[in-house]
Amino acid sequence: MNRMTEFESSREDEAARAGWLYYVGGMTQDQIANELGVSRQRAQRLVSRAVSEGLVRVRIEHKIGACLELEAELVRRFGLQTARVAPSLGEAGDSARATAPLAATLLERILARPDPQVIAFGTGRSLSAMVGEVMQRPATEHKIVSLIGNIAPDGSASFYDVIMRMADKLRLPHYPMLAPVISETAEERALFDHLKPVQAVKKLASAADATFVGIGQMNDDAPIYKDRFISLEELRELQGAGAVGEIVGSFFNDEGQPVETPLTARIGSYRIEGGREAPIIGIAAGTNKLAAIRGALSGKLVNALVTDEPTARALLG
Amino acid sequence: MNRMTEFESSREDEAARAGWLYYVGGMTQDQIANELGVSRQRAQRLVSRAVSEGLVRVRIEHKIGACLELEAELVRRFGLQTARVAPSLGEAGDSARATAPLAATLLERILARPDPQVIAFGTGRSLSAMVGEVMQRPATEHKIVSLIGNIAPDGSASFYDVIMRMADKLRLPHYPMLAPVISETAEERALFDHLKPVQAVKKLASAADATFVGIGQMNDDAPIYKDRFISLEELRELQGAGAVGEIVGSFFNDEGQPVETPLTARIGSYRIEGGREAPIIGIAAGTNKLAAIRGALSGKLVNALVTDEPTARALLG
DNA sequence: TCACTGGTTGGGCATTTGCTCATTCCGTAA
DNA sequence: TTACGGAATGAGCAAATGCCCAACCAGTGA
Repeated sequence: MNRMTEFESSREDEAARAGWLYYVGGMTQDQIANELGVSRQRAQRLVSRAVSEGLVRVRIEHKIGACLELEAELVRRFGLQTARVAPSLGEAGDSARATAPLAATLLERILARPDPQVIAFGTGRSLSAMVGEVMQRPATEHKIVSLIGNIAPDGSASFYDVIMRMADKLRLPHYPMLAPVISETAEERALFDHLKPVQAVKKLASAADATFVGIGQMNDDAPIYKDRFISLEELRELQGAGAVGEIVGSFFNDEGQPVETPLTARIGSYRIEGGREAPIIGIAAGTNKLAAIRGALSGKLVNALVTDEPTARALLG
Repeated sequence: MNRMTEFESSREDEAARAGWLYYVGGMTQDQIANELGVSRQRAQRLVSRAVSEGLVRVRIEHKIGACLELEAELVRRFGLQTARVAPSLGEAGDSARATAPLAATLLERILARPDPQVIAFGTGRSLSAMVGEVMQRPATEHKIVSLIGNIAPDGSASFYDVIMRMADKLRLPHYPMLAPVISETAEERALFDHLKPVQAVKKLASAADATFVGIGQMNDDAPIYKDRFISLEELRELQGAGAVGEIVGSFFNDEGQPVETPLTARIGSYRIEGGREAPIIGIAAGTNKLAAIRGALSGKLVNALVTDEPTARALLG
């Protein structure tokens, strides 16, 4: 095991060194191969590995004017604390990829605070992408808390295990939610609710200094349905009750008002209450999420938004 | 003028957008050209401009093991607060380029402190390169102070105008040293010394929360000579008196003890005193600077060092 | 008006890079 | 020992990139 670790680390070392020579030193892969005494292909593989393992971090140090204006307008129109608008990555672009670096910067700002912070996280693709973009910071006494379990009814863990990866990356103590996203029955949910660890996590979450959540849409490609947390019937029921969006397991209609169905009594997530002082940062982009984002903004379920250019235009247009 | 600014900014916008699409979006330059509706060549130029104008920032998020060990050993051996060792960029590599990102990270840590900081800067190529690597931060109430003027005897300003560029980049109030580096006579120097602004700057400098300085070598390619601040005779005189290095205009021998010649009475820089609590960070790399760095470390003229791998090895070897 | 300077543009081409594929290497199990 | 699966390796090639050049454009001063 120890050997394994050493081996891995020396391999990462090599990749990092290749990445350094390539990106900082501006050398060609041939030169790097020469410098490190390996073949050209190996140099190329090392560089590409350095990129894919996230050892190389690229950031754009310039606020594009158009995006700045959109941000200001979003803040004004929806009474937000903060808005971040990522430049469009084009038609085919992946919006989670676009928002991730901006969201990561917001998170880093929180992490940089000198006094211990409690930071709460939801789940979702956008959050997951954000994790990859966060740069490692010297850990202080912060705590990170999960707002929702990630065990699906079939017992499988969700792909987007935000909190574990985040905790691992930042070496921070973390408090996962020890409950299934959706219990079998309302009774079972109540049972979990009274568990001490769950209580403790909810208490932490309610006092979080910052909260990061994704905003899920409730049309037919709803993530919560696609990831098999709920069935098609349950989705239809929610849609019928007017649900247009979802934030950590709480459904809301186009005015941001809570939507209740028999299902909602079985959901094991912490419900964030609106109107908090501390930032509640929603991360969501894509035209298919428009209705959900509009609802969340109307109901002031979030007080900060990270989105992308086309989505911002659509929200304001 | 205003038009000019707008024009420039929209051009930068375009470059930033191209850089964003290329590096964050992972698109090819052809796709970018298509997306922005410009020719392929223009897209390529925009991307390359984004890089050269520093709009794109690349950083390696991995401490290479070998460098870490060197850092620890430097700290131990020379009783430093901090040491940073950049991986080598190879024989032909530019050492200022290598140290710059690391130095910038140290500076950023200071800048991130919540309470107002006073940060003092020397001059030199290493410091100059560092400026380019600093990412823009939301300005707080920090102040930046120059430890030395940058006017050569012939009236020309030095190339490496660290403090102006830094102030410009970070939008921080700055306090340049309003005096020539080297006055004609000791009397002239005393005159400048008594000027109120000079006094004020020195007072600030003496209370600086952090100080960044380059370490200049005193062999025949001494920067202070190459940049025409002193004549060959003066250089020879200093060498004869045992000077092996220079920090913001103060010369020292191989034990770090001050070296005085008639020249030194004419130098208009603030002399940093050793043994301070606040970090005094020396940035220097390259085998031709070895003697200078050794001297500075012996005399504890700095309490933190940023250097590169071969230099660190040589210092410890 | 005209020549000239400084900068921008797109075409063409050499270099660099990313990727696929067949091969080899290594550890494991039969 | 041999067969086998998975990872690493290097060759070769197509795509992508960077750079040079000739043409062009706008502003400037004679």
